[in-house]
Amino acid sequence: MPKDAKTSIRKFYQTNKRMPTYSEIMKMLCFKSKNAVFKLVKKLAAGGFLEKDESGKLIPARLYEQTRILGSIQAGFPTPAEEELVDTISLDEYLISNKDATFILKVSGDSMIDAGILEGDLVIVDRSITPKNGDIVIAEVDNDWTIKYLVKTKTQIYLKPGNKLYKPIYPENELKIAAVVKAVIRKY
Amino acid sequence: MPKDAKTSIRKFYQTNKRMPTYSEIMKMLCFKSKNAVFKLVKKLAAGGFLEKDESGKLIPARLYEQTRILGSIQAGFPTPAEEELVDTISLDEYLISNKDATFILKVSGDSMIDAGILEGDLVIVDRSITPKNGDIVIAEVDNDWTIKYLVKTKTQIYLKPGNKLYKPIYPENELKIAAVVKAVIRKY
DNA sequence: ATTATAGGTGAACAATCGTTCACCAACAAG
DNA sequence: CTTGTTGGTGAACGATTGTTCACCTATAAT
Repeated sequence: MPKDAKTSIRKFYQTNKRMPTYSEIMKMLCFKSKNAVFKLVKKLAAGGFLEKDESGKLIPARLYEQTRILGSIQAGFPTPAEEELVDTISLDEYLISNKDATFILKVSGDSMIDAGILEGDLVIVDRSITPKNGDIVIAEVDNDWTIKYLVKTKTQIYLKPGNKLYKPIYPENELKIAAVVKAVIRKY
Repeated sequence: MPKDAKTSIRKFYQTNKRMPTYSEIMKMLCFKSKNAVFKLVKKLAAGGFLEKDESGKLIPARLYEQTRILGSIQAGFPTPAEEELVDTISLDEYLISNKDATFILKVSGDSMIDAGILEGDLVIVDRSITPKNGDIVIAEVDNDWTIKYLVKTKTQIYLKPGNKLYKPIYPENELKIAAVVKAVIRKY
């Protein structure tokens, strides 16, 4: 008896990191004819669950690497079965625009807790962005790297901690800003 | 003249969401023989940049959907060129374990600011986890959904806001907990 | 001058690819 | 009973797959 097609294909993609071939789908769904797969794929593609290449190869349509996003939960949670109408995103795509200039680093210290950035959080930083006033930046101060607000006034540039216990840092000579913080992620 | 192989292949994967075929690599690198690709792939695979299937198909090795992670930036930022030795992760894989039970929703209100969860943040929640004492949960209170700490004592269960201005919520009858917060992400 | 070695061409290989055809059983609608 | 429709089998198709072989340069080392 064939297992559920969608979840089987999704699981294949998740483990093999590529879409299965028609023969492979045939085997994993216990079909005995490739044509059965051909017709099944046609249906799934019409339903938007799959997409095909110009050469016929399968490519992952949404909801593969993606996670369902809920605008508001007022209406209650959808069950995993009725997973159709909600929007989905890929976290990587959502958070990272310029991949080559993007790094992740772990926050140490509590100098930004008022900005909701705690010790142990991961920050996604972009080195290709020119920092603006108010941006949270990674800067070098006294041969040490810290995360602070960047404040640009007409007369000067300085770093402001997101913690009232700490004082702003006014650079003596040069202020080296390494990257701009684009996102914060915290895992429990 | 052939362009740089690595970036070309990566770009192909990024746009087509699958690895190129030998012939396709041949065309995009302006080779005239598939064997040239065969040898090139062999080298890249030995260098760890590529991986091959048991059937010879290319599968994306790390650093495709992935982002470089820096344990500490004390040593300074690496340049995009010397991107070898650093560790990399995929944010989706890192943050989401049980994909079918995972949802993303946007935080409204300031009841968790002391926990570093601000209004507008996205929280990644898992519906398949049984909530423990101290977990941050999504719960239904008075036909409304809120995000709070869950406190379990021997005698009772209640919800504690992560904001000193608000009081704990003691459920009158039943306490409906919809999901456990696994991660928080914030984009600037 | 000779010898490797790395990197490319060009042709051939069996295997597998996606696709198409004819055919069949089950089932529901008329 | 007939008539579609749906979902499957089985065989065949040309095209493309990854791979291998022999051969051809360059450039560098001995």
